[in-house]
Amino acid sequence: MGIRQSSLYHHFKTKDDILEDLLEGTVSGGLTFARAVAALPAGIPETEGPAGSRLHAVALYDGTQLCNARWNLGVLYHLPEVRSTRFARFLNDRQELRHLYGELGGGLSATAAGPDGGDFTFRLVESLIYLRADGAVGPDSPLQAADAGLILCGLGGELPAIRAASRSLIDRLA
Amino acid sequence: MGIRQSSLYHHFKTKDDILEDLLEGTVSGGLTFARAVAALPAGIPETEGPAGSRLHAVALYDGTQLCNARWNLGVLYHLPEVRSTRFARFLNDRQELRHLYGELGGGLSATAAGPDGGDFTFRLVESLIYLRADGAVGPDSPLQAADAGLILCGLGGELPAIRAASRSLIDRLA
DNA sequence: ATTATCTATAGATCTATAGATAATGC
DNA sequence: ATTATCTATAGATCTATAGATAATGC
Repeated sequence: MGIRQSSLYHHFKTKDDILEDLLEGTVSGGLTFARAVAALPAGIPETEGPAGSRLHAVALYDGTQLCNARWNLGVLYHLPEVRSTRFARFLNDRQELRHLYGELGGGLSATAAGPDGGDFTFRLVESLIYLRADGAVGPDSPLQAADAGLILCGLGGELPAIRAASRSLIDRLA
Repeated sequence: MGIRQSSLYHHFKTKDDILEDLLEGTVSGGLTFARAVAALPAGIPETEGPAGSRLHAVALYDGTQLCNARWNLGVLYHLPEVRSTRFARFLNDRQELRHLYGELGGGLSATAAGPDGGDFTFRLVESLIYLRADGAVGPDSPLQAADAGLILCGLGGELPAIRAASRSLIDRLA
């Protein structure tokens, strides 16, 4: 099987360094993708889909990563020690990702769902971690979570077009 | 301040017993309420509101408990040791609660959101734990989560009537 | 007199280091 | 020759117990 506990200390200085590396790996891919999506200029037909396509793409990409990663490391997010400043880099990255969801969902038609459909989308995507921990993820759980987020942004009626644009954004940027 | 670590062992036999007690406390109130709601006979004008009222009441009650409890103990759910059979009672209770959400959401008009608006509602309510851990809950976070669940059940249009019936269910049963 | 807390600590477990052995890449 | 792994273990931390001291309820 794997390697011995003590051999890990050849690659990492402390246990916290190991944890930080694992945490960073769960967020860095999604953050890079979300930054690229948010940085796309508006009004270019090549990349411009219906409103909400960008949020959907970020949610779908991020959720797919969380579900298909080898280990379900998102469960580490809420270990007590992660709240310390030792993990500020990870916490900042996750916070930035959350803000990007908020920005991408911000301009969309607000519904009764509350002040922020983007943040609901973020929470639905993160709930995939706990769905997976319960052994209940299926192949289309990420798509269902992204769709649900867009419904909460009031864009349920446009979902087919949004899905198509989202897929092509992912194909282009990932 | 509090008491010493070793004094806890006068009240509990092992550390796992302490953890089980804390976990059980996060789920027992909501489960009792959900059972009571699910057991209500249909067709009685006193307790019968629009479709979805029961799911909304369970979500609102449960979410309010998670947000207002003294400690945010839901973060303990995904500690690695909780997956062991040692905690079967807690795991079964949480599973039963989840199933009740599924049943209460089952009959409602299915939308594009996926197979199960009830389970999405469960996940949105549980996401309050992590919202609270991030210091981002407000007084109406539980209501917003319950509303969002109902929207994903395709009942966004009936929300005002559902909210009223939900509130009176909670007043009657809690 | 019963119940709860405290201090002190034994024994178990966890973290990290030292030094020996094996694998890898010029 | 450099990099990675292993065994063994020191020292730190955690879990649970023993026995003394304090608080509570008849």
